[in-house]
Amino acid sequence: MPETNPGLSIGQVAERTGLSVHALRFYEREGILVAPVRRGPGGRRVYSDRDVEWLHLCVNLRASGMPLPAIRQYADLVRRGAGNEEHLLDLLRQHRDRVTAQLEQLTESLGMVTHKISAYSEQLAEGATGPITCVAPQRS
Amino acid sequence: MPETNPGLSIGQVAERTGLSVHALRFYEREGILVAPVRRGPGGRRVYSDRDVEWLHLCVNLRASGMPLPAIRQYADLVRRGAGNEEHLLDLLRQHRDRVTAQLEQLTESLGMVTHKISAYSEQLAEGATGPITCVAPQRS
DNA sequence: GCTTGATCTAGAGTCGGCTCTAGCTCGTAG
DNA sequence: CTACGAGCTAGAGCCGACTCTAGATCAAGC
Repeated sequence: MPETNPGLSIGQVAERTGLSVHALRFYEREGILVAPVRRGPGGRRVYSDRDVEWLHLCVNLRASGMPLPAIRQYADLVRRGAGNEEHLLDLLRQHRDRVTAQLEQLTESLGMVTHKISAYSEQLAEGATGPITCVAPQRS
Repeated sequence: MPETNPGLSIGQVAERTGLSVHALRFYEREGILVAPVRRGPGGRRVYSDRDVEWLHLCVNLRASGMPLPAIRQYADLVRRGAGNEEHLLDLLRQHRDRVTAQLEQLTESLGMVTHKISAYSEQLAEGATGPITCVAPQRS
């Protein structure tokens, strides 16, 4: 059991999520959070574990290329509660498809780069008997 | 070599590479091209097959997340010709590693999204006997 | 001869996603 | 007491990568 937190400061959440404190405030302003963060004495933000979980999710979505407006949309749907499951699923499926496409694209690029690397290495190994040749090779 | 092109206009290259004509001019200004493009009558750009190949490569690199400055660096090295193979290889290897990391990250995200999708679907299928659960909901 | 459409240049504008600043309030340590 | 560090808000600034505008040129078609 990981300690049940009594609430984290913005700095602690920044550490834990890898977001900057600036980004955390920014996300909140942008409606990325499902609900505005609770405030402690002096108006300081106090993040719950759930907030932090949600932020982890956001970081994940961002890292896989979901734009902030889409995340906000997602958050909106969650905020509104039940009755939007279909819509939520749509969003997720769309994202999944985009991620899949990205994976394909990346895999292709990786193949190309790897190919280039081995071509260059070979060329270098055998004594570079000419100017750079294979600069812009095969197909798109 | 099949069809040796007599040179393509910027519009044709845009079509073929998926870049806009604006982006093509922008790339040239930015030193992304190995050499400035040849000009035809009236000062119009005339792209060779090599230019187009190179642009395809650039598109590929961009699509896999290489920033323009890095591509410029690459182009610089190619421009300078022989003697920079090691450096070129470094660049490529670095990029390969970043792409590999990206692939891992994306794969992880994909897993998460897929998981979420199936969780939601199930929940929906069995009649949604409660509010949205596995998300990261409301206030603390 | 005139219009249309593609091109040219230089430079301004846009957009996403933060990042930073200024000026303030706290709470604790020395 | 005061100095510090962490936090607060509103708003400005920045960076990357384009994208668009204005005003000009030119070839081809009506």
